[in-house]
Amino acid sequence: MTRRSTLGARNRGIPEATVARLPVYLRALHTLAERGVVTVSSEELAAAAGVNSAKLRKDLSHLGSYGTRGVGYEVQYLVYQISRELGLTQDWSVAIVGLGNLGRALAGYGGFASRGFRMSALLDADPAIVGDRINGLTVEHIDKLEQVITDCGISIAVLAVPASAAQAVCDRVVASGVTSILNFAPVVLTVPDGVDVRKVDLSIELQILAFHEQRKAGGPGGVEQEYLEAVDGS
Amino acid sequence: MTRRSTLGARNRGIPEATVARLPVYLRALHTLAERGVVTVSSEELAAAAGVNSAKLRKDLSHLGSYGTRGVGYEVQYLVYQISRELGLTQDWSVAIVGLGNLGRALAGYGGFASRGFRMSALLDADPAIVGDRINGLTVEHIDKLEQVITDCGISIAVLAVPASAAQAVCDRVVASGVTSILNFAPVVLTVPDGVDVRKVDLSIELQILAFHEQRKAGGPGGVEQEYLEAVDGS
DNA sequence: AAGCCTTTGTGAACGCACGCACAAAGTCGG
DNA sequence: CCGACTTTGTGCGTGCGTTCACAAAGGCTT
Repeated sequence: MTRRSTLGARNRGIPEATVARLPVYLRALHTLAERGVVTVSSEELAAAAGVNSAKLRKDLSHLGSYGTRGVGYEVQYLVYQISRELGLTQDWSVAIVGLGNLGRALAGYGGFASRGFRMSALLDADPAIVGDRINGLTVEHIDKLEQVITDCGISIAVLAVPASAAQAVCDRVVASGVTSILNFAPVVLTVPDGVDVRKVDLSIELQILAFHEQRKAGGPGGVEQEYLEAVDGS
Repeated sequence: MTRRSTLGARNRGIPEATVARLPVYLRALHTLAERGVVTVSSEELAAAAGVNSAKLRKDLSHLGSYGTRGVGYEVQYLVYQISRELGLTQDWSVAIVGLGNLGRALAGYGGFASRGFRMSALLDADPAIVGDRINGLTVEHIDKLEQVITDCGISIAVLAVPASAAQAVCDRVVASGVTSILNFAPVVLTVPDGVDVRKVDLSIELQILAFHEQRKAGGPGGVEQEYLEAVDGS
């Protein structure tokens, strides 16, 4: 049941690039707040967030007009406005599926709880892992996936399962009502319309670094002949 | 009449957006190769990688003209060309600094070794962790950072340390000769020109999902009054 | 050998995002 | 109360990235 809200004064069409930066601003603002800073200019906040100040102002202007000319932005107020826009003023129940090394790291990551994300369910298929207690939660068997997700009203799932199992698990969580997925498995997931998937691929990041690293060292090493050697040697 | 310029067939200015997708294509190609597929069309490969086929072709055209019209691309050959462009035909020594939950997960991640990345050094400041053996490597004390990085010829470092320590560790690895950094700490790192930093922030991804999730549910919950309640309650 | 069919590689149009630069708007000192 | 100063919010030009659509190019069949 998708209820379309009326087009109010606030522009609901926030650019994706802006959305991706709001969490960065939010973190910078929290750091400033801890230091007791009350107001901050776009210049200062932009420096703290590592972006251009004009970009910061334009990003914030998409949320509304929350600054004071000649002064800047009130830190606490801006924190609240960004949090609300991102949906962090409400609690989100999150399930983690797959509790290998990575899943455990995610389950114990403090950065989630402090931002309105509550780990509500941990699920795994391995009998050796089921029953473990991690961060005060017991790992359930994946057979209970549908039940747990429904009971806890979970709409966000984190997948830290092997690549071979990812699509199957994805299908199951979607069928259970999950509409947002954070995928750590190195596969392209197929999902129905209306379901969001974000992918984090650790090895891709390293490969991008390697590309630039190679450039600094003077471009791709050899030319054509290397390929023949490479396939020959196998 | 699009005669290639004197710059040679290969264009060295590959767009950043393309570079970011090459690893995705590479993974799809590996999957196809395992299945014994010999040639693949841009349409098929694009579907496997989850992108538009025109985009795929344009991306590949930046590397050179490696397809055959009417047939497609030879899988093995394309794997080699992309690997070479990304710099994966050589081995890269990588150091991981910080071996908490996340660092351990990264050290044990199989996706690295299979792509030319060799974990050469594990470093941590915690005496309780130093000396542990992870994946056949012993965790060294961070005091040896400079020595280890120099000796192993490490140019890529992965930072999985607490936010409070990140900048200091960053400065040290850079001073030791590292020119590429993969940062998992939730801070904006400052580095000299010529050093590349890529940031992976787990909580940011969840926040972006929350934003879209909230939209599906019907836009930001309340308006002005909520803020007053929120600050009042502190 | 010739024509048909498939698929690549790319010119061109479009849309988004970035950053400059400035007017509008508000503060603060006198 | 006024004028100078500071900082926001944004119009606009520019450049990058995406997508469409098609001519060129190669294989395959007859």
